[in-house]
Amino acid sequence: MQYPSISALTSHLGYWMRMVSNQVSLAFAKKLEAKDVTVAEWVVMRELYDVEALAPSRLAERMGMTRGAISKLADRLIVKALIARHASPDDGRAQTLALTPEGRRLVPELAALADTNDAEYFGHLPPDERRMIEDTLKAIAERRDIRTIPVE
Amino acid sequence: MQYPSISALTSHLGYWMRMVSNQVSLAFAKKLEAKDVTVAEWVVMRELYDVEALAPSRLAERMGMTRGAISKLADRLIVKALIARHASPDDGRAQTLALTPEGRRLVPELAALADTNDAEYFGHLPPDERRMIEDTLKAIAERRDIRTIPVE
DNA sequence: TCCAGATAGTTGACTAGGAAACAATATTCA
DNA sequence: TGAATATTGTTTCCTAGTCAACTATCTGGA
Repeated sequence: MQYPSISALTSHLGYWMRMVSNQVSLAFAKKLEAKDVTVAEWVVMRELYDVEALAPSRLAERMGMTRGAISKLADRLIVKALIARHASPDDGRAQTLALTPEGRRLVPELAALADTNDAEYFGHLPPDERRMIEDTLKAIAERRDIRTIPVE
Repeated sequence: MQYPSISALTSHLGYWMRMVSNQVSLAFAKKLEAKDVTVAEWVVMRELYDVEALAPSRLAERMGMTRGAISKLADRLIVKALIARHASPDDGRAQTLALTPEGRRLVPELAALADTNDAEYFGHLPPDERRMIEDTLKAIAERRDIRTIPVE
């Protein structure tokens, strides 16, 4: 052979995982688009749904994004009136983000889209197969100490 | 409960897959960075390695990117002298992209990084478990007619 | 007490992509 | 043959991130 023989892209498990994962994300993004929400915006809203209020810097940590990105992301959600910024009473530097009533009303609708999307790609898997894959993925996340909510 | 109860982000298989897949990609991107190459650039180079020459529009199809994106991506690779553009002899509109000798020399090095990266995340899996997951992912790709090489 | 450093959030410059308009060339078919 | 249409690649404008510098505020120790 003229040139060194090297492994195919398709020989990596990461290739197939990325291929499927990208399409799952893309399909979800398209569903969210109908509600004029991006995936990153959805994650912020879903996080705020459980907690009443959260500091932007905490969101940045949880989502593995920079504080700068969260700052702009919050701006966009505020323009859409889905969240609100509040000054922290005890720390002049700090803020808190919270869903507006409108935003809170929207979250269950978006959650339904997430459920549908996941079912479209994985709903047909036999329960034990699905569980095995989920356990394996969780174990890898644990092993590599991955904690950030996947966004991009 | 005060607000409607909705599914957790973590209840979706897509969540765990994205979490792992993002980290695999990110870790690979960091390895490539040491060679001053991006993941998209790597995919282009790997595609060109097997074929001698390829039209940008074919690359765009295979990678699921726009022709505009490929045009800019090619510009960057040309500046780095890793690929070259050639006019098509039989069609005045068309071009062809090909690795330079320098680019071709680099590909096996990058392929080694890809192998290492995949092994870091998946190398510890028992062979049958790995095979089962790979088969499942391929089946989903088949089922949903996914054909584009994952890049972003 | 007060100042040096740490922390919270914002901003501006930059990057890589998409969408759509565009120019150049090819093709089709009346 | 020649005009309408299709195709190839480029370009412009836009978006959503990063990075790093910046402002404002807080805190801990001499």
